[in-house]
Amino acid sequence: MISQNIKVAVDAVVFGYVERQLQLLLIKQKYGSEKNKWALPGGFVLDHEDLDTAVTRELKEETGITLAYLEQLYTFGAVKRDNRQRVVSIAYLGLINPKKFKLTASTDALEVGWFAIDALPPLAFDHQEIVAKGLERLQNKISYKPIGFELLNTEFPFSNIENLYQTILNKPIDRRNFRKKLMSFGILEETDKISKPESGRPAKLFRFNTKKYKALEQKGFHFEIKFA
Amino acid sequence: MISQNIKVAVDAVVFGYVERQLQLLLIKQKYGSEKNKWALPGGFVLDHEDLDTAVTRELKEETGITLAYLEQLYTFGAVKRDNRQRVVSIAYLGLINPKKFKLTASTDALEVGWFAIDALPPLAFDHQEIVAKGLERLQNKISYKPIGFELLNTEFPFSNIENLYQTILNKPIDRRNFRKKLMSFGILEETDKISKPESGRPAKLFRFNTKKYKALEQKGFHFEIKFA
DNA sequence: TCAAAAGTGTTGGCGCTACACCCATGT
DNA sequence: ACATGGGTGTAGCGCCAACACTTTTGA
Repeated sequence: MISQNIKVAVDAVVFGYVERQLQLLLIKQKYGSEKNKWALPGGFVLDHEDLDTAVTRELKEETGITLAYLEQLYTFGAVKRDNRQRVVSIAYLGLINPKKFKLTASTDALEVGWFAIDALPPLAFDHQEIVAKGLERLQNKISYKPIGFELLNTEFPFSNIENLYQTILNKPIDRRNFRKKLMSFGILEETDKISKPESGRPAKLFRFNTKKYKALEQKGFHFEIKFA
Repeated sequence: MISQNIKVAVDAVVFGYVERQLQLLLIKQKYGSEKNKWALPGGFVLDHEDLDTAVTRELKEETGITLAYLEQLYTFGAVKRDNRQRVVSIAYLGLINPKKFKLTASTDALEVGWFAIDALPPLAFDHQEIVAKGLERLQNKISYKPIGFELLNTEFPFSNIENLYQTILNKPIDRRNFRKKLMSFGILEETDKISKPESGRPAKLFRFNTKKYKALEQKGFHFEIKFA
């Protein structure tokens, strides 16, 4: 067999959504040439573990988080992306509701944190590029698959989804049309609960209809939201 | 640095279109446990070469072909996908007009060939799965990006495109509606030439308007072809 | 004159966009 | 009473689906 000196790693672009902001999960590098820079959670794949197992494991180890949604994003393999050693990294896209987990820095005592997507610190390696790809994918995907609910509480006022879409797509949407369309899919169920907002009128809380949700995941959605 | 014993390879799912058939480019394995089975062209990445360079090189070496279109498809990394050794393979999707190249088996004297997509021989490793993923991607992509022209001659009768779409999407389309829609994008230019068919009425030949084509590549298309 | 494929328009319906005011609550 | 966000209906238009006959050529 040929000799080859390339390492295989995984990295995770994990998005969260809190207070009308799209957030990204980062850890602070403790070792290496990029010490003290923030980076995507991730690491080397073990010889006997599948790729998605590797991401899941690394995330758990480094941040304490277990994802609600995970898909393969893209593989980054440019020769010069890490200058110590050739590393090919399979990037994954993950979604999680940050409120559902407490961040716990790993035993290596790295720092872990959520950062607003439009105020990221400088990132290690080519992680900037990976994040860009992840964001692009998220924006596309949310327009044709009912993901994005993974980012919210299980019961939420309608305005949460509305704002989530506006935030992720980064454009204003027409509230009435959006609501009509989304409701027409039948994936939202009213609960009998009511939110108690800080100000303004209380809102009904909604929950997912998981059956319809699964069905839609197959068939595909379609949103092409208008400017206001 | 950690010790890790994983090899990195690339594989190419290359589609061609000839005589109303979607074809796949395969090579016959000469060595290894899967000797004499057909497989996707591909091979190990060199330490100092980028991933896409690697695919391009392997394709050239193994088949003599240089692609008109190439994009990263998906990375396959299951532990057990190759039982000799752990191999992570980054699969690429390629399109080419088979008429534009003569297949030349490599110096290792492998066999090379085009196979109709619905009559593939048994494939080595998990290549069946990779092909499935490639086909799925092609079917999606062709509905929202003006790819697919890479598969045709530079000048072609309209019916070529029409058939290509039917073949790839594997469903009948409404000829009138399809033509209207496609023409409305302005990416096809009439030439003054006329095809000389084996039978039936001669047809005008078309060519691409490369400018519009580039523009569309950005904005995205939209086809959602109906059953007849 | 027949077979084979090319070429071509219209209509109806559906879904999307555009758009603005009232309601329920807390302060 | 005011501020804050929640909740709601309609009309017009554009786009898409459905649909079939005529034309050109070669045999």
